[in-house]
Amino acid sequence: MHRDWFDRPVLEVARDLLGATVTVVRPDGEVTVRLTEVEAYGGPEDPASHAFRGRTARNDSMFGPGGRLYVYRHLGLHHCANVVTGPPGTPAAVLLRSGEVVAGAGLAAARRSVAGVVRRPVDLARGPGRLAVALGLTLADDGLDLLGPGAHVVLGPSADEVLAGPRVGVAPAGADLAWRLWLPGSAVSTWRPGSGGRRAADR
DNA sequence: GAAACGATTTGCT
DNA sequence: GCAAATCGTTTCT
Repeated sequence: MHRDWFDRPVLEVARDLLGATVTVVRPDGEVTVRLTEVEAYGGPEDPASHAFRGRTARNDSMFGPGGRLYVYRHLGLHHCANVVTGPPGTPAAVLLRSGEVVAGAGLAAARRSVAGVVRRPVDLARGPGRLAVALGLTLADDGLDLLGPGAHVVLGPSADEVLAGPRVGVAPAGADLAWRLWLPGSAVSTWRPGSGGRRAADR
């Protein structure tokens, strides 16, 4: 894996990340997740992107070099992790929405067991917030280099089939782009907007 | 300086 | 199935 790999159109990187594994190394162990669902976010031209209104303290990582993490806190409750793409100065990132824990499941389960509820392994990293917890990512990991010692990405076999659909939870302005990608038959996040669930796995 | 708003999850009805 | 939780960042007065 080379830095240049991330220096491509964000949608391309997003597609190639499906099926790849992400490993985060922590003092208490390592957790590896195989990505099954991602979302691409562009820069100023993408109304749904955090970078739409320019560079701020929060999205600063998006403007940095590719191959790093952009982590932010959402709703004061949980974290969402992104993989930054493009050269410095070009804000774009791939939101990691769902994955399957393939190594370090015990540790991931421990991190999620704060509620005392043991769930099916497949649910360990299904959903953006859960994925971040499973990997042990917090705001402190914003800017973490995936090409460094703390974390790394390993490509999986090229996906036979990739499905695409509108992104989740974004304003209508950016909903027309089919930039949410996922692997068929995998752990995909079930999006339940407070009012009325839809989209469980819209083909 | 103050108010509004989320790239969601969980729990209760 | 539906509504609440919860806080940093952004935006407005």
